[in-house]
Amino acid sequence: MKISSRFTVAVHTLLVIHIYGSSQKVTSDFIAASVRVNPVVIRRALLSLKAAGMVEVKAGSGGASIVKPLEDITLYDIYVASDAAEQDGKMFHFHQNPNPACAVGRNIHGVLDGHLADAQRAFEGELKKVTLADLVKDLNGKIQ
Amino acid sequence: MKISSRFTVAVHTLLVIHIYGSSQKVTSDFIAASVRVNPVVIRRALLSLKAAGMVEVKAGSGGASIVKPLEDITLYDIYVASDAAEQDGKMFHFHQNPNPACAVGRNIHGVLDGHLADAQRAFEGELKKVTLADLVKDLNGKIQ
DNA sequence: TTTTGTTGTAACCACTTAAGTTACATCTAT
DNA sequence: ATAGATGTAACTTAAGTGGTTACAACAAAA
Repeated sequence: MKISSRFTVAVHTLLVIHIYGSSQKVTSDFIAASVRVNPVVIRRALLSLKAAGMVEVKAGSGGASIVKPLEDITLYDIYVASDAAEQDGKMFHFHQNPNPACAVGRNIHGVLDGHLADAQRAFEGELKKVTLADLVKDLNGKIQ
Repeated sequence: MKISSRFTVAVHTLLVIHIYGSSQKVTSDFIAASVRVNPVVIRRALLSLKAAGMVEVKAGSGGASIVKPLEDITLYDIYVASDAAEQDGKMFHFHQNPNPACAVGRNIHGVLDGHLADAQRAFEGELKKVTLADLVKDLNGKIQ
């Protein structure tokens, strides 16, 4: 199944905070207007990013800011922080009770698990290659 | 969210057909006993694998067999055939209406899409590296 | 030709997750 | 105090997954 849009929403949110944060107060309503989702969705995203130590949100007065160097935040970090990754850390859903009385059922995990882990590692490795600093640089280039 | 167990069920199914097919008729009930799921789940898997040209199923009399060289069937092929992959081919769910009036909303796709595609390509690339022949070899080693 | 076993398929159900929405208590700064 | 914002609960809708029952169609064997 598809990876939740919580991930791309979280990336979008961080970019908005960075681009507009220096010139104005960035509220969940403001971010929601750029992402075009309900403000509550943004607040939930901010709660996750805050828990991951990436942003700070001023309760009451309002406004979010990034509190970690952009080059220290990878897409993978955001992927995990946004709860788009699996809780148990495994992308594949394995049928859980293969029959141990069958030669195949007894060995299917031993035969398959390594390859599945390889695929997941390759996927996550790509996300780890890209930092928010890269995205900002690219974005600024496009804005000019 | 997790990748459907339809994928690992399909792999398991193919291995059972190969290992036991030479000595007996392999029915959906037989496969279901090894995978330990409802026989209808196996029949659905066989329908998908049949549509992908990997297996042949005898209606009426029963029994499935593999009709494609094992080294020509990759995990990726099974992943796609089993309907565990996305219909539109994209792993990521992108929020669909970023605001074009916002510098970030207008450019978020341009900035992110390439990286998301890279991650997906790396993931699928790993699955393409492994063939059913590899799994069978490994499995036979473990059975001995 | 009847019987038997199997497949193909429809029709459900239960469960989970995603995402949107409303509502409101709480908080902070003015 | 007031105004604006956040944190959070509650509810809804929709979709997807996986399990299950049921049965018509079919093919081979008795």
